[in-house]
Amino acid sequence: MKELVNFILQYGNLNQQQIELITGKATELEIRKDDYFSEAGKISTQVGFVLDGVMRVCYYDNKGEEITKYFIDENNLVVDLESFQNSICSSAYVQAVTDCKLIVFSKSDWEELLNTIVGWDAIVHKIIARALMQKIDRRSPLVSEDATTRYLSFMEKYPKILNRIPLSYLASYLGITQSSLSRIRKNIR
Amino acid sequence: MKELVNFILQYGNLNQQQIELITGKATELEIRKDDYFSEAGKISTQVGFVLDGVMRVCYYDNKGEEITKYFIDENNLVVDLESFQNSICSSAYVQAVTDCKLIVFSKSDWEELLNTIVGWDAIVHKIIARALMQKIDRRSPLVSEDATTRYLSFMEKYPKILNRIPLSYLASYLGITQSSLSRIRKNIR
DNA sequence: GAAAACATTTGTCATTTGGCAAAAAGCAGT
DNA sequence: ACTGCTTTTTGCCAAATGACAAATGTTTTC
Repeated sequence: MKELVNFILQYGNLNQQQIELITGKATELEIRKDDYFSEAGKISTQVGFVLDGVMRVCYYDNKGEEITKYFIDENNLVVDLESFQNSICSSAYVQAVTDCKLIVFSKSDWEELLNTIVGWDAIVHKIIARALMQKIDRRSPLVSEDATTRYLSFMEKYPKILNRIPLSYLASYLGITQSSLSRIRKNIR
Repeated sequence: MKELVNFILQYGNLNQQQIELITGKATELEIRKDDYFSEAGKISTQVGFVLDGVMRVCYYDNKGEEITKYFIDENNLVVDLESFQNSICSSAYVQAVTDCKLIVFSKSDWEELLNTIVGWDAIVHKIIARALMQKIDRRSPLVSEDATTRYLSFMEKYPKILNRIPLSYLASYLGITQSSLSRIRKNIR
């Protein structure tokens, strides 16, 4: 739980009582490799915080190809914003890539905290805005890079994730086939 | 100015007095084709709202290639968030692709409004979160599409922009060379 | 309305990446 | 250690895209 508190306090100050209100609503949740945190077609009702493990957000394009949109590792929030905020069906799956340990908040608890704790909404907005900007910064450069550069950049920026995810997921994240990725890895050594 | 008010009211309610406070701080600004709204290496000090015209955000990658990260057209906010919020140097240029008419707010006025108008911050947060999600939704799919699909999707989703931007900018947005794009266009007809 | 500047198209060829299938390697359960 | 299952690597060839240069088309300026 310490990790969550540290994470939150990076974005703003809260007193001890407020922190206890928040941690009081938090539940631990374990998800096993390959299981889903939330699914396409369902309404997302939880906010999660990754204590341990790697997750991914993925969907299927109109050719049925599975696309990995992002990876989420330790000390990050995991939530399908669009679905959670607007109570609409999600269009993506959030899946555990490895066994994961999360802290989760139900939607009702989350909203209660927003109404109870002064300044909590400002913190949440900051967290969300930063997370969204980070997603753009990670994903956007891939568009203009060739396959080898994509892989090298990924290696450089996310060395902690690299060896914990299957090749097929990484390929679907980088937008290349897994055989291409395999060849690229061979050539780099 | 009506456009701005309508835009804002999509995200929350404000009374007449509050709206007047906001519009009272607004200034009209015209930017001519190819001129910059904000520049890399400088600190962004304005929030803009596009009344007329198309703008783009672009930067140069480590090979010196110019990359167009997004296009922004009518009835959208234009601001380099990272730079504006944190008063740090921007890493991107915001440029007018056509002659543009904007409404702008200075940073000090913008902050004063945030401190004065109850509920304005919530509206702003919503606007920003939505804009960021939109940017991801637009840019991310390009990673896994081939060049022809990228162009077709663009045509379909942004027909209003298509004929107002030079081919080279579109190519640099789609992550393909302009000769490839030219050939793709030929083959589609 | 010519000249110059810029934007787009086209040609040629090299390189990259994809598609598909088979082989090899890695892993889990017994 | 063997079996079955999944993941990754490899081979082969086709298709897509890039690089570069030249040609054509379009716009701007004087």
